[in-house]
Amino acid sequence: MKPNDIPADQFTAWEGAVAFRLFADQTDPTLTVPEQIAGRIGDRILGGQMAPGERIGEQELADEFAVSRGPIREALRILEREGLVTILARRGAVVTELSTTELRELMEIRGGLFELVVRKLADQPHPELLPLLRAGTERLQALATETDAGGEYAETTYRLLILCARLAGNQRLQRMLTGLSLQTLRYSKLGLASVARRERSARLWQEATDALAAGDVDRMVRLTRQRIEESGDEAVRQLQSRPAPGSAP
Amino acid sequence: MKPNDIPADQFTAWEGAVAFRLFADQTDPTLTVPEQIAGRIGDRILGGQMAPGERIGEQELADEFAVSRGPIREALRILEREGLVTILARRGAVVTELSTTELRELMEIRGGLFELVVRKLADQPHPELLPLLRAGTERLQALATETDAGGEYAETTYRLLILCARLAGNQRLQRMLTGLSLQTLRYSKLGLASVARRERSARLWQEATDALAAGDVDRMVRLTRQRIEESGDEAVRQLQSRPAPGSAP
DNA sequence: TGCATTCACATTGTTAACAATCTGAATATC
DNA sequence: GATATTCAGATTGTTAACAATGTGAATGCA
Repeated sequence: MKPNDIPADQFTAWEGAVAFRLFADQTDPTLTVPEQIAGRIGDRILGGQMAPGERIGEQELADEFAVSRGPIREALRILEREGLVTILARRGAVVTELSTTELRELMEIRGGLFELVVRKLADQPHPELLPLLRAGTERLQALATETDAGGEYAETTYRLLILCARLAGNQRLQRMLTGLSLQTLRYSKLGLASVARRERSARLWQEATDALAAGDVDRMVRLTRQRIEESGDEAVRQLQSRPAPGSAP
Repeated sequence: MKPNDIPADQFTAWEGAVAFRLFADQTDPTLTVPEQIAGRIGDRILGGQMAPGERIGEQELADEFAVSRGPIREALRILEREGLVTILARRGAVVTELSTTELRELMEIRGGLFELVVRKLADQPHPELLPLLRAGTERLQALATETDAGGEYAETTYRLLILCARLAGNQRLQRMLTGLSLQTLRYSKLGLASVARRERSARLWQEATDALAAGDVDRMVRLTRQRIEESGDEAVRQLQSRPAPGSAP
């Protein structure tokens, strides 16, 4: 069973609900070999072990994973679909490197889809949502002031986002939002590197949660839109100053 | 050059602007062999020559296109990414068949993304938008009352949608909306089979265009949301009565 | 008859060799 | 000295054979 398919009502606490891997569970025996390989390469890309723009040689990976180039090619196609790898015809694969324009575009779409999630959650409230948001924002607030927690903070907001999407009850929407968030995650970390930005983000999460508790959907939508917009802008700004995200510990 | 990359300002009239293929241009020499093959298979699926749920044998296609199974597998992966083909591990590929739930989910996402397009268009109006919408809705109105024009009507709304997305100036958003619309196109045709439904749809397009011309964004958003919702509901209803869309001329 | 089992066949998954293409350094030309 | 050309090496694209897996009909049993 893929981590994304874990039914929401199986979890009651934040600690349990976030216990799924960023990418695919590579030990899942139902996954095909290319899927498992794609998961492992994906984790490397998301973890910064492979820098954006870096070339990916088929033979090199084939040797490493002890398979022929066929399954590697399938794995690269899977990663291309996820947006983590870019395949250039007859010139091989590279780790996807987003331009500021592309990052801005993705952030905009992500914001639009999350707005849809929020409106759905407001329409059909899920009993687990509020406790989950409370526990999540608490965790975010703790991470906000910790030094060097940009990566973990960004991953926590990612997990929180996915959990919200799951509770909204539209699987395709959840999958699309997951995919978009994974594509932007490396860059989001850049925008959340400073304590000030994290504190600002955590406060907006907090206020949005309060708005939901108070039943003020429009306010929650507004706060969420603002948070994603600000995070996106900051990520774009950081990307413009530094050339690429990767290579962070 | 793929059809989606045609710059908008190259066209001034509706007739020119819609002159792109539904799927990929298979004669484009810059496309790889698998991409060309994917385009041809995709056209068959969209055209109803291959029914939802139909099995797709690799060898059969390999013989037909005079290549080995390798490029066919790549083509099927491409079509899987587009959502037109579903690949079941070790059990082969089938033409994607949407359940009513999945169709509803896709329609909902499509509506949310198009709303984003509308808001962007309202923020930064494009000089070509209004003439394009006027010409498009005119064409829709003509097609609404024609008999057996469900397919052509649906394709026209698809093209109109893509043109709007293009003018909104977010390429990724345009690509996602294109992909989603292609996935739902076969089913949209079902929902637009009756003259009454087409007339209703055309009127909502018309009113939304008028709202845009009057600068009433909220009204346009509301009308658009309603149109997509109604079309989606009708497609779902038709899908529930008839089992599958394909096999239409 | 209804259901589980077996087994041959068809199909997908993988491999390794070969063909086509790209890259970049060395060379040639202006 | 700067730009164009050539060519060898590396890399991707394709093929056909082989291995692993799934399917469904025929068989056996209750």
